Amino acid sequence: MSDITRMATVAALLGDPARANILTALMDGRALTAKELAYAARVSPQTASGHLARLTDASLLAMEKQGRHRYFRLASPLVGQMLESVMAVAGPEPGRINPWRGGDALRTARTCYDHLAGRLGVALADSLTEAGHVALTGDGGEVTDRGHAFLRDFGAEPVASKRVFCRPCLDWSERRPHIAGRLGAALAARCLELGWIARQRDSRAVTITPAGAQGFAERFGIDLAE
Amino acid sequence: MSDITRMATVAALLGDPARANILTALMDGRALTAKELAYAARVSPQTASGHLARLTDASLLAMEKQGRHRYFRLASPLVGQMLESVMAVAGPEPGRINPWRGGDALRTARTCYDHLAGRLGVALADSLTEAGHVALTGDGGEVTDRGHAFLRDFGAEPVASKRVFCRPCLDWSERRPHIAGRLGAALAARCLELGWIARQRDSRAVTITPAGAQGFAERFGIDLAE
DNA sequence: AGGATGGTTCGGCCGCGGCCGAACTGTCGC
DNA sequence: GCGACAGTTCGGCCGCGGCCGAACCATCCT
Repeated sequence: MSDITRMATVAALLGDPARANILTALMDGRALTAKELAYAARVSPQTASGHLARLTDASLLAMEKQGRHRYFRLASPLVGQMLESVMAVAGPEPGRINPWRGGDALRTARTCYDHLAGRLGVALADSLTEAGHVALTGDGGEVTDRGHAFLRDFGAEPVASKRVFCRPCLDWSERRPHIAGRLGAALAARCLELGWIARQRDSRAVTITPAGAQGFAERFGIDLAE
Repeated sequence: MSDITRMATVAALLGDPARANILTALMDGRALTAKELAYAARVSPQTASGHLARLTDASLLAMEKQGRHRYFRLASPLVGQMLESVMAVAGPEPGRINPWRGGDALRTARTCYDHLAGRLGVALADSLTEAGHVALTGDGGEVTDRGHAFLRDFGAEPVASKRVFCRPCLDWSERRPHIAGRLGAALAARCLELGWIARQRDSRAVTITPAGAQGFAERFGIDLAE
């Protein structure tokens, strides 16, 4: 297969509207599930599954299994550059604004199911780890005695459930772990309860309130303004 | 039509092997005829014509009529950048060399049918014009009396024919006119006869011999080494 | 004028590939 | 165990589009 044939193969992958929607939805570097991408592309989950398999086979996307979900992201920055260069040729309309609401807001703080992710989620995990309250290993996590006391004091009491208590969850924008499981959910719920964070409508982005900025700094030594 | 749909449309145009061959054949900035592009793409002239029409409609190619030929070239450098970025994603093979034999040789000097083009052809036209030997207008050209004497002295006597005697021909790499017609053919033939230039096999590129370098400098004040 | 050549248009064939319904696998949570 | 949900695979439908033969138009050359 010649270079030109390979180029045509890649270009043909971008040439389908559904796949183009999938790729552009991932252009901000996030990783999304197959279902989210199916919705973004306005096709059924089966159809999206086929497209995602082809894009992954061609190494345009990278896939990582996470429980019963499969997260897809652009395989490399080169892919994003390619998309932008095609956009540059295709888009004669000047002054177009970023179509993704929120922009960097998602990278700063967002929900991952019921727990916190983004820079805030990772910083929270770092803080608890450094303080010796939790210990995150490769695929599990534990809370120390001091940690239990700290969490009780903070007001984050995980509900009783068979669900895993504390688990590291790879953060897709930061590429470092944040805290999932019941503990992660309890932390997020308590932050919401305290008014430190606020959810946004129709978005996974989370805003940090002034009270939250102060609270995260005092309790956890977190300052995201840097 | 949304931005993403437009991007998909453009990408789909690159996604066909025949069109991909056409576009890559034009990546060095030259302008080629429909037939040459059909050959490059290994498809019939009718098929190539259809592809070329679509590429031109989408403003990926620019077309210019030249007699009974139609020359196609990339519509803008953006298109070339796009092709390269797609190549970058598609081509995992490192260290690939430029597939176009000759490289810059074509831009320096080449034949355009039976006359000279490229930097040499344009320089020749400039020299003759500045010396008052020929006068090139928008779509025609004339040779002055002094010009006729000069050409006779040089040994470039156009053969008798109904073919147009002197005509400016837009040079595709220099974007400026060179001399075509019987006069252009006679000049090229004489330069070849004098051993100033040499044709290359299977290429439109022409090499300037040491004798040619000296001759062009002395007779025409041309120095392409700059 | 007549012939040669470059290029396009038309018509029809055919196959690739996108799409979805249905059924299946795997994971989670109770 | 069960039900719910994410995701994939399979099968079949269907239409878009690439391809070429043939005819047609335009330009050049003699």
